[in-house]
Amino acid sequence: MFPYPSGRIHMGHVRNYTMGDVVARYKLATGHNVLHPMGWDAFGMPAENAAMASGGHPKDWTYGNIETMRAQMKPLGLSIDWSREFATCDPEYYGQQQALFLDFLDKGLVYRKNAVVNWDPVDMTVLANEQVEDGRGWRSGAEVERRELTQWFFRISDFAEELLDALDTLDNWPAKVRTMQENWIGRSRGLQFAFGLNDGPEGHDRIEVYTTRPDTMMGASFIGLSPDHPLAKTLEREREDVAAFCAEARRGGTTEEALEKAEKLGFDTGLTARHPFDTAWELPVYIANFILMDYGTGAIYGVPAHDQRDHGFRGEIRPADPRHVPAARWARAPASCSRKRPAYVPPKPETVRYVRGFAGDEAQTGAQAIEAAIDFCEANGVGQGVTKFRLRDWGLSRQRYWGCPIPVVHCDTCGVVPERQGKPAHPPARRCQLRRPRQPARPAPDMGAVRLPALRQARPARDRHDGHLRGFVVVLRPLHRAPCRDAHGHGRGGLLDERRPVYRRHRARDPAPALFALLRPRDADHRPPARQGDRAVRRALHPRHGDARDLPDPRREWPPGLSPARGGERRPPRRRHDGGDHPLRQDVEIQEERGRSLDHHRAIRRRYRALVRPERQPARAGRGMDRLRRRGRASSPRPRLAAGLRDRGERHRAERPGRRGAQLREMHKAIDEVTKGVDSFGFNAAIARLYAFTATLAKSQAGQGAKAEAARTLAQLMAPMTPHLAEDLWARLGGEGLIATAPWPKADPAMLIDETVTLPIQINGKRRAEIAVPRDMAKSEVEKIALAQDAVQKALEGAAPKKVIVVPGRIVNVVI
RNA sequence: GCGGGUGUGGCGGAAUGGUAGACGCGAGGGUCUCAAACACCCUUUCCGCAAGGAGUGCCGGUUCGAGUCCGGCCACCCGCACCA
Repeated sequence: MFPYPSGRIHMGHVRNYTMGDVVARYKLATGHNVLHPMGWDAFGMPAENAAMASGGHPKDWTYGNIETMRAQMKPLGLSIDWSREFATCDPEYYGQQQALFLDFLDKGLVYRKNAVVNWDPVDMTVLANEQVEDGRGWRSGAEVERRELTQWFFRISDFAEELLDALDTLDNWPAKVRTMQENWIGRSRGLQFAFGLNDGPEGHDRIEVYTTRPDTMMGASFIGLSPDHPLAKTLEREREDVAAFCAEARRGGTTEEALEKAEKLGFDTGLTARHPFDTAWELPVYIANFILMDYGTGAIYGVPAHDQRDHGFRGEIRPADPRHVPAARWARAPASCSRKRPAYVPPKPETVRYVRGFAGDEAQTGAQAIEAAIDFCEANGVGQGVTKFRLRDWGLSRQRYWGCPIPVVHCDTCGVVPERQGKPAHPPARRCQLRRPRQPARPAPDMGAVRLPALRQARPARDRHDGHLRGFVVVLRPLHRAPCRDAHGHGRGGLLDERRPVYRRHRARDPAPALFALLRPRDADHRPPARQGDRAVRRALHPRHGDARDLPDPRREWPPGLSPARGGERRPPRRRHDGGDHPLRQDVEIQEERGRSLDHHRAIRRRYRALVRPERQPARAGRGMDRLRRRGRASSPRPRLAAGLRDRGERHRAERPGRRGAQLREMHKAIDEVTKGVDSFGFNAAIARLYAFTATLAKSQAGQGAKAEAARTLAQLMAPMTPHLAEDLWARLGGEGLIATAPWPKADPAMLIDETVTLPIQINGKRRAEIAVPRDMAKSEVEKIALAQDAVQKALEGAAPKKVIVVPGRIVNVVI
């Protein structure tokens, strides 16, 4: 997910892009084709607001921020292919977004309709439901009004089922996101049927209702209508008392607090409805303020015996039939109707037994009972089982200036005409002065190449796309230059807007199997595209974005505390400028660092922190540079390694084969474990293993040959996580080219096995001793040695153990 | 109310059913120094001088063995919500 160019990089960005970079670098090293793109989610209201405040153009603010943020990101050494960088407000980019829109329009996937929308009177725009919090606009905080406007919609609800089912295949998505999407899509299974209406106004002889609990149908005691229900509206026109009530009911605040406190208001219309299973059974028809037109049919039947809300509304009404279960006991609804409030559920084998005998004839409960009820009703010609979704079509139109224009023209004679052309449709004016939202002083956008019989009657659409549509193009756009049919990619980003993936899944059908990975593009023949040129790779991969030729001398370029020079040569002590022979105080030295390379220093530190303690806020301020410097040093395995490589004369000593073997085994274990760590996104564990490897290397008694090999391996293992340090180390060790392009080391399975193993000895499951034995020693031998241990003998007190479990290579447990 | 997630030292966090607390941070002690800084070494779950004992939110179960699996609770966080 691309960042919004707010103007500054924060730790969340660092974390996100660092982790992605580790994966990108690792995948490259393991021979994958990696496309690591970067873009900016650049349309949006902050730019517009800034432009209004300053009198400038939103574009200037946006591109200025991008500039700043890019400069802040570059020191992090992300292996991003910056040559593909873009911003969503680039005409080149949103032109493609518009092309997509027109494709969707062609296929009938977007359409226009009148709709009641949430209108933010301050920002003067329509808001999606999820952009309204507590009845107020999420940005302006102004109370949202309801207005009826003609809007563009995305036909997403047609795909609800598919989107929901596909969730099951997204094993690598966080459970949290999956359940959020599940709730958002909101599938429910129920029965839709009608009550006959007695003496209704013309055109109204029945009331359609939808229920997820058809098994409670015989508990119905009233019918309720939304104030926006067609019948209610008809009555409203005809009767003053109804009109007064509906006005009252609609007025109820939309804030959460208001909803909570709002009384359940009902108005008895005096009309009656006939129960489908007994036409003599009449139910009163109410209009009530708690019934939503948006869901189901806008009409319900109330069952006080089984539904808390209905009970609260008309609790005094007794079930219409004395044989109905009394409302004495509430329990959890069966799993199948998980979204329902508690309703009466019979204890185990007992079932709701209603007069007509269709529900719970036998011991059916939960979903079974509901399906049985649906079957019964269908068989008797009462309604039909339907599956409904909460997911609504998604309103796309936004009344903004700084957004992607909807690429159509409104013409008085031809109606809505798509602008199909090679270039972006009516881009936002280059020069404009925003005084109010959506009111540029010079709105007249270029009409482009639209050919209409009467061009003068035509007006370009003024609506802009909602931002969510941008995210979709984000998936496809970076692949543009390497056309692909099968992008196997993964997004990473915050979960703040967990619904974005729903929309993205909808539009791309197959987005991202895991919410954190790589793009693996293929061309039309499903072959990987040609690799990026070496130079481009190098440019992208070198942490300082230089060509390898330009590699500066690390000794001069690196902060003193991190300079690999410390490994081989001691830095001469610095002298005071005044010629005295005390070494400089540290803070003076730090001052010197600040000017030149602190950016890298800080970047290294931040990368590291993002991987090791991802949740933690940046180090608390207060102790200044001294602390940062200390940490910078402590945070890298390299200084310790350098110490270990110091020439202490070992190279002149005959190498001892045993030590070499031990060193190599250690190395292969490190390869194995770091690989596993990176593979499973366990970056902190991988780094932990690197520390351990570094420590053993520093202490190693092996000869220079084995140590040098281990050091090169170390550099490679470090490279995805700490590329700055790794490249330096690599260069110091005489490695060829950039380590970033070197293949990932492979662990030799044979080297992972120790000849002797240390086995813990447990007594009754508690560790009491340990023994070192050859790895392949027979179980009986191991048992003998284990029993001979002092601790075991002491615990046994001369008795024989009840049982001895020997797990070869793992553990011995003595049961007493 | 419904749904989901998470509970492990002072902190971030490790542990295919097999030595709980890797690694890091912080803290304490030490070496070096006139003194600092840097660096290095040691200690750091709790109780205990020690031997030893207890310990992964709580209660129970399965197992030779449970942080891990099962059942029941509790707490916190997140999301949804007059959704019929």
